[in-house]
Amino acid sequence: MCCEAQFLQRLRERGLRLTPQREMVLRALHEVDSHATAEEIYARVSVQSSAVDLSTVYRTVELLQDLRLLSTIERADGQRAYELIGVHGPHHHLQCRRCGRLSRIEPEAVQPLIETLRQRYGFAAEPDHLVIAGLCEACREREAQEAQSAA
Amino acid sequence: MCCEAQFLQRLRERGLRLTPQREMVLRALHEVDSHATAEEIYARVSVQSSAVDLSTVYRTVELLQDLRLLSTIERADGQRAYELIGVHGPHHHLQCRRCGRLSRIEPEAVQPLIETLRQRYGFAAEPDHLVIAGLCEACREREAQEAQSAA
DNA sequence: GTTTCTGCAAAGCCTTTGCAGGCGG
DNA sequence: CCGCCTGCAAAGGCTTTGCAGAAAC
Repeated sequence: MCCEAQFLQRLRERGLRLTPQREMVLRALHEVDSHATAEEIYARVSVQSSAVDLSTVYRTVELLQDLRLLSTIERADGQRAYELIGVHGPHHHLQCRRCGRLSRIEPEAVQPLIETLRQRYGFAAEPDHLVIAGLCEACREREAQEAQSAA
Repeated sequence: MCCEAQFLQRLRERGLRLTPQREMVLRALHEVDSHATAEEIYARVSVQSSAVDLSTVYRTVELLQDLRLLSTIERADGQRAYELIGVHGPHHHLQCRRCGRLSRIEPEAVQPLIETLRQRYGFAAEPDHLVIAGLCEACREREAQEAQSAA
């Protein structure tokens, strides 16, 4: 588990401690395929041990964010969800405004934009992960059909 | 006020009504330079008339979103803020991860990315407004200096 | 041994909702 | 007039916080 070592190191640098709870939260985040809410992490951790509190999940998530190991996303339904940076490698997301589905895209797609921003605005973009709204292919077809049948 | 006419039209289409409260919220959003939170809109509206409730602000904001006249952003401090689409024209934002400042960029900068996404993923991106994290020029220099003096 | 961390419970904050009366069309 | 909107107040959901005991180092 690549991130555990990194986690441990960054904790040590700051004089912080590695606890079983923190390990479990980290593992849960690692297992989840996509983003997970605090509740989802909590549920997953609870299976292993009933001795972890929701507040600890929140505290650990905040810690991971400070350590730049975690990124946050706002889901279509407004729920906050978390994802480890670096598990799937850096990446970005497309979010369908109709079905709400998130899909992952390669960072290369965004690289030219980053270049442009640096040149034109002097801005060093570090999109841990960008969330781009739009219509996915399936929903686009659905909307096209609806428009037809409505006409 | 370009958006008021559009607002009225879309309200009518749905059999909804134009009330003084809705006008005031719209005006407040129009006057604000950047994004405004519900509280900020409320404060601004309260100056004109003490007879507007916070819940009405929330309801109006939600309505404007349904009507696709308003977009939401999550500020660096986690606060939700709102901005009319089309007042400043379509645009995107750069958000500095250090000072939190938002700056506006032209949509053209993002156009090539939208093309790429369509071609490679069949995704019809409609970024009302994208928020791209990174370091602004000033903070980048500051960090560089700090790194130097630390060494 | 210290200092950090945790669980528990309670508070806090922002946002939403129910309801009776008001008002736009 | 009808049905949408509003203010008020209260509920709601998620997140944070205070505290005393437990645990890492």
